[in-house]
Amino acid sequence: MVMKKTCCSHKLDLKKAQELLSTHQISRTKIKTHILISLSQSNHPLSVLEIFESFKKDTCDISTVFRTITQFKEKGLVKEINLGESFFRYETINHTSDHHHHHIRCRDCGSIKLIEKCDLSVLEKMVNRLGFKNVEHHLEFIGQCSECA
Amino acid sequence: MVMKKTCCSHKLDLKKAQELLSTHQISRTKIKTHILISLSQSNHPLSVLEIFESFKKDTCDISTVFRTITQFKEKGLVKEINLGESFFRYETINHTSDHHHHHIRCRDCGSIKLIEKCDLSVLEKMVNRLGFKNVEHHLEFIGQCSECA
DNA sequence: GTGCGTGCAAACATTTTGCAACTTT
DNA sequence: AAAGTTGCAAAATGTTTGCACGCAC
Repeated sequence: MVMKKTCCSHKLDLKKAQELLSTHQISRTKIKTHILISLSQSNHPLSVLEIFESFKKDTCDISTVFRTITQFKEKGLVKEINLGESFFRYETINHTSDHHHHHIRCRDCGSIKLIEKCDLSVLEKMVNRLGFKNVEHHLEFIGQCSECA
Repeated sequence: MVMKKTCCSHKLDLKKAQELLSTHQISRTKIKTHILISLSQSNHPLSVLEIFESFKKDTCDISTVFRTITQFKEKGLVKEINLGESFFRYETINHTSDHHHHHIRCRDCGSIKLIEKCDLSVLEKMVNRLGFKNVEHHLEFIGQCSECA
């Protein structure tokens, strides 16, 4: 059987998650490890509330999730994603093998899919002409998936 | 002197704003007219708070601004814009002369500029292949403007 | 042991809702 | 007169902060 490599298959186990925390100079606590593993194992970006709910018998305050996500963002471990909701979502960044991608979210059921290629050369030239530097683009699609349409 | 036509030059006066409300079956109150004119005259999408603050001596409750914006959205008068902030922004849609465009916001000073062209044919093909229908894309850039860089 | 991490409670920011009074049609 | 609009107060939702205690290094 051939494993099809998908965009979000950089799933971390306990050991790899702890290594990743160390290389980013983040302390290897139970909670931080759990959050990092959850994010890496999800096939769509998670909201803070979804991360919070992934703690079952182990408890964790939601303010701790916010603080951890803020730290992960600052250290470059996660990327903040906006899909036109009233909150942000987060996904892990794997610097060795991730490639730039986008998402598409169904406006009816909320399911999220990945879009793995991006040709924005024309737009990027225009952005440069405006004098902007260090530009990131956030391109998100919203529509109706095959089940909902 | 030659007037340069810009993307957001569909500025409404009192009479045109009231006509637009009527054609969208929205009652022509002082507040709704004021909000529509403010949005149309701004050269960047406005937040609810910014709209609220545009009422000077005339008072208006912020909940009324939220309700009005919701109605304008439902009736297709305004478009909701997300620029990676903790709230949405809104801009008027002029069905006769507006064209599709994007925005770029400076991550340092918050200034917003328009990007008027968009070639996303490649991405749109991919979206179709995923089985999505009625797809909109929201493409926003974030970077540092010439003053801040 | 020191400094960072965490839970709890409170505060803050943004948005929504119920209701009574008022305005538009 | 009927239907929709508004202000006010309260609540809901999402996020941040201060502080005291606890854990990682």
